[in-house]
Amino acid sequence: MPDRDNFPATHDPAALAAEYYPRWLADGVFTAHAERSDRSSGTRDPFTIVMPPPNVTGVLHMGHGLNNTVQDVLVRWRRMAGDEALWVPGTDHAGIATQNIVEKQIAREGLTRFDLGREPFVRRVEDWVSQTGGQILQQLKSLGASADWTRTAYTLDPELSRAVREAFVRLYEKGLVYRGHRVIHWCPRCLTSLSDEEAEFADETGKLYHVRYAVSGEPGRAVEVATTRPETMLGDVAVAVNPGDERYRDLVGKTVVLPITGIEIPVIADDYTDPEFGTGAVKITPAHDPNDFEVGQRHALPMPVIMSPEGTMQEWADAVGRVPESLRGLDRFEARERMVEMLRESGALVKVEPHEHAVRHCYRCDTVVEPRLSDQWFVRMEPLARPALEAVRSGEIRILPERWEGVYVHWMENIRDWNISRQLWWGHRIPVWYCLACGKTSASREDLDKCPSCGGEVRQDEDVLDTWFSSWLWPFSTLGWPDEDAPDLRAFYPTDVLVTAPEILFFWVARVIMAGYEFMGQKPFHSVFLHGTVRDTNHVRMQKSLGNGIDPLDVVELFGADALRFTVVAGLGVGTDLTLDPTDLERSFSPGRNFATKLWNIGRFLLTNVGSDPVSALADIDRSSLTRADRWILARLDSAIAECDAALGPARPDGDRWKESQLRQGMRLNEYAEAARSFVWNELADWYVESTKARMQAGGADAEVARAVSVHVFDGALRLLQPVMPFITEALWQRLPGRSDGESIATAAWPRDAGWAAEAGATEFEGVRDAVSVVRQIRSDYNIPPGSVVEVRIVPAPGSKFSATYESEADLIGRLARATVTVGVAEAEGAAAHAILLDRSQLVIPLAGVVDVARECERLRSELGELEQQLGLLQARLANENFVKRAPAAVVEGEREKAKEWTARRDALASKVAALCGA
RNA sequence: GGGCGAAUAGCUCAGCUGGUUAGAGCGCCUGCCUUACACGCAGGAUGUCGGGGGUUCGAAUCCCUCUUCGCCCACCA
Repeated sequence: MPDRDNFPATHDPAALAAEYYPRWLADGVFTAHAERSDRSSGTRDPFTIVMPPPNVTGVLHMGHGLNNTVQDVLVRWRRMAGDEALWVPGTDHAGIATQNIVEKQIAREGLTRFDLGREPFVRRVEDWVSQTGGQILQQLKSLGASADWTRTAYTLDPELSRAVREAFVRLYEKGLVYRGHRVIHWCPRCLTSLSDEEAEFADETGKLYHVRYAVSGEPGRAVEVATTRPETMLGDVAVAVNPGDERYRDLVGKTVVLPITGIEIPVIADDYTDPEFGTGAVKITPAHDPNDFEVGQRHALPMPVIMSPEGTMQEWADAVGRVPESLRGLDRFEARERMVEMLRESGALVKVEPHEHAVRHCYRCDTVVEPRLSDQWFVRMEPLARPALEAVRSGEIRILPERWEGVYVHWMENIRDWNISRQLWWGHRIPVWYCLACGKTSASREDLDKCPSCGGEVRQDEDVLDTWFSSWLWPFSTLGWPDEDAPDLRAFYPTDVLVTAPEILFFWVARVIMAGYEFMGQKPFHSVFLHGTVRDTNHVRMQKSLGNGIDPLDVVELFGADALRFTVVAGLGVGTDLTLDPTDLERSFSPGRNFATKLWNIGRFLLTNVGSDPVSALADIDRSSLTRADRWILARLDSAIAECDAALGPARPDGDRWKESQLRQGMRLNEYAEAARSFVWNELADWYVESTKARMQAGGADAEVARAVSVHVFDGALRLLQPVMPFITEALWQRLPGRSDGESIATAAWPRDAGWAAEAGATEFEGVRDAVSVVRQIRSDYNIPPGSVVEVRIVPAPGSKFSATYESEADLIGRLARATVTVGVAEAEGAAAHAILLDRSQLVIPLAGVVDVARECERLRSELGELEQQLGLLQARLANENFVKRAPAAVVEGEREKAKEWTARRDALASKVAALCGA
């Protein structure tokens, strides 16, 4: 085996990645087979995760690293557990984001997209995407992602574009997609409308301007209104007061004069106005405020648009005579300053005060969003939300951590229609054609060249669909939908888990669930796992633009993918953020780096000792030949397996929905990582491997037993760690004796609890560990120099479970504790000895000549005092009737056991103190 | 303005439905190049579990309240 001959002293992550990743690909390790799913012709449970598609031109950041590591751990775990595991990778065309990048590029050439024209511009974007696109997926490979790259999808693929059209047309035909004329969020920089979710709130301190509108024909009388956006005054068409407001009752029906322009507008009564707030009078600008729009509709008011799409002051739709010459063409914020100046000069400005409010910004470019009246396509969401809401309420879909479930439910209950049209060129063009002859609007799965009703000339809608309108179909569009019989769709839908960040719960997760029910008639997955955000040590979200980011590829280069993965998984509690220090990668990633190195060294040593000769299968070993250490480590492995299983699973609900008892179980990857780590490091390496050194060296039958157990246990440990550390585990696993070519640990069986804990003597090795620890402690306490050997005598008590067998462990204890150990000396040593009780047997360390007796007495007395205090508390508790009556029997019993043990320990300690130190 | 979450060792965090003397990693202290590993080994120190009140035989864990952070949602001009 070439692997075994080549065993570098230090592990080289880059070399492992270069060796194994291509091999995995070549061997099809990550490729799922539809026919093996039990929903097709096979027998395996499918386990599917669809990767939240990163932006096609995106660059990997730590958030992706975290997100994909979590998914990979789950997929690798299930693949080993025997599922037909499929992880579908892919990218999103990211309409606004990608178009923005290319627009910036051509801006450097002094051009806009309009200079290029639609077709050339789209080609230009396609060029850019084909150059840089998908590099993020390549970067994921260096993290070890075991995605099925043969199924890589892209939202603009012809197949997925077909799905998008199908979805749109179906909704259109059901009347769930409609054309709406209303105030939407408009980004004056991106020149497109945005959905509610894409217009993000940011708290800002603005100003509230109070302005007087003179009442027509009543000199001296005026109505005072307040506004944060005085420039929108130019679009005012009314002043609204509450119908019950006495102050203004007589004004309703009269008109007031808009300052600056002198236009007369009516005073109307509408419940929208809160008489308690401000002056109780509100200016109404229907084209530039969603609430005012509603008011305008109720009162059939005109709706002049006083800004251009770019956000400069213009007499746009229905606004003739409204924008003064001096303001035209000015940016809205500049115009605001100018307006205030003009108002001040005219005496209409009453006062200006600071005002805290939330302002919406474009989620892609952070420009302040302008509410603007326009025609857009909307999806009627309420009917779609109903089953999606019910799914979570009934436990068909669970959302972890639990608290996000409430957020989801609240959003779903108050869902608003979704603006899906974008005034962009990059994306799926809306499949709607307008007939120039008869005016008919047609939505169509196929491109139309003439009107289906009159045969007249048609023109396709200019807009494209929101990016999220393609990604909400992702769990089934990537599997072949709308072809209902697509093998992948049948084999792998519904998928299992969706792993993503809470930020996109509404953008994506909620919509994916709605789409799943609407188009597939069933849930898209049974679990949503929302992991935390990657933050720096100041708890600021990591972002390239903030300069506090960590490039995962740097980390991979420095410490390896395994180290990155382990660190990330171990550091991520359910529902907590991952904090890393971008200024100190060494420290941030030390948990993974240290453990990766440790694991490599364990492997190197253990496998070198074991050698390459064939090793007996554990099943062929006579159980009576197993040492106490063997039994112990086998039981510990079982326990580690059980802990890992409990932390990760269950992989899926038992039936259609989650039972209450399992609803919150599993997905605790940090516990899984910790369980595996502590087993490998603190038990396997620190104790078992140490304990086998002499046995291996001695050779003979016992060496064979030690080899067999070592190999078995290490194999199990590697398997447990494979999901989180795929490279090192593969490299070490390949070097196990008896490995044949073509196997990969990635497809080896997940270990199972073999019941060793129930085997006789499974915990007896604890006695050896205690003995060693005690001696080490004494060495350290008394500064016994490393070179000198301590004498230890074990005095077994009749009936002690260790009494018969300490002899066989004497050498081992001596070696681990650097002592000479003898067994069976009949009597305790009396005064100058340190004796410790181990299950009624005594461990006696003669202290004469080694130890300062006075100091030892002091130490023992304080130890005794502490023990007595604790014991007192314990006995008081046991004497408490209420405790004995009310606490569970097992707890009481446990406390009694403990009291017995402590009492014995106390007595032993007390007699020792008496003997050593006198009264 | 509503809703939710967090506060545990110097740092980052575990501690799941209340029940051993509250744990881990990193850092720190002491001693070690012990024939796999100094990215290591052995030993060790450090916590009025944010403050206050309550429920309970028993509270880091449950309830109330206060303080400080964070997140989500929201049409008060």
